[in-house]
Amino acid sequence: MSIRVSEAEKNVMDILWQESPLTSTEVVERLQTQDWSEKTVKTFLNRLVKKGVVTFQKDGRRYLYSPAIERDEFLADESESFLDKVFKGNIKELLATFVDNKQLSKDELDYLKGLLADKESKDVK
Amino acid sequence: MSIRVSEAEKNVMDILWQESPLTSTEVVERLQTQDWSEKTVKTFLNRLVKKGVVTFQKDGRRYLYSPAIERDEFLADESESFLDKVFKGNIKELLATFVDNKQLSKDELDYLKGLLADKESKDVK
DNA sequence: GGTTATTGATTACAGGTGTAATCTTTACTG
DNA sequence: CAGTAAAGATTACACCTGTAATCAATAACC
Repeated sequence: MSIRVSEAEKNVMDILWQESPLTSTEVVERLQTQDWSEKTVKTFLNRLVKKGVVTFQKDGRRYLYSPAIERDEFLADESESFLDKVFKGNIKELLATFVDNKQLSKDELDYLKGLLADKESKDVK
Repeated sequence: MSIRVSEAEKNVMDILWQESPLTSTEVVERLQTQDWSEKTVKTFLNRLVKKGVVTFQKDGRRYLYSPAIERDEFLADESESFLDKVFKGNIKELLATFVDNKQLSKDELDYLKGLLADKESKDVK
């Protein structure tokens, strides 16, 4: 039962993961790039609260919003579900698609090799 | 402008990518696992045709359906858009999530290392 | 050739999403 | 203290999606 956060709502989550708590006005400010009306952003905050993935504390007449779920956990969830839905769980194919299709820079390649080396030294299995 | 295929519709595409052309009845048969009514599957075929990702030739009163897009192209598209939407384009973070979070088997690890080695020998850049 | 069974087309309908506008409450301002 | 402005709550509305049922056309059977 993966967490249900829509595309547009994800942008709001990203803001809150960067910094929190924030008032709705502050969230709106940090979302200038998307050109959403302030009303739209407020709708998203509302929906996110209802979905239980954002919380708030009252501060007078306004709310201070914070994420109620961990970014890492969320990414892991989304990744898992993407793998299942698009690649039917075939992680080799997924990795091949990303490694082949994206022009990986030398930096990124090295990083990935680092990940693997790391993994190998830890997993004795 | 990524290709717009919904979750449920993807299952139909997968069938057609495995084998085509197929009649609607054959598609329904191959989707036993999902327990969808035959009507539902037909709706999906219809929508996919309207979306331009499936085509058909008439064969008497019935249609023979085939995919109108390549699976590889589709996967690349979906992957790109997943990377952007969920990881905001940060491929290192994406790879780290998959490599860390999934228990990669020795086989899968080796495969990935192979991919990288391959990549390295080709990309002289 | 008329009836039937099947296939595709059209219609249905609730819940989610993008995108707001309007309503209501309440903290501040004069 | 009355009025206003700002914040959150409620309502709106069209399009997409999941999930079918019904309608219409036509190939096949008797």
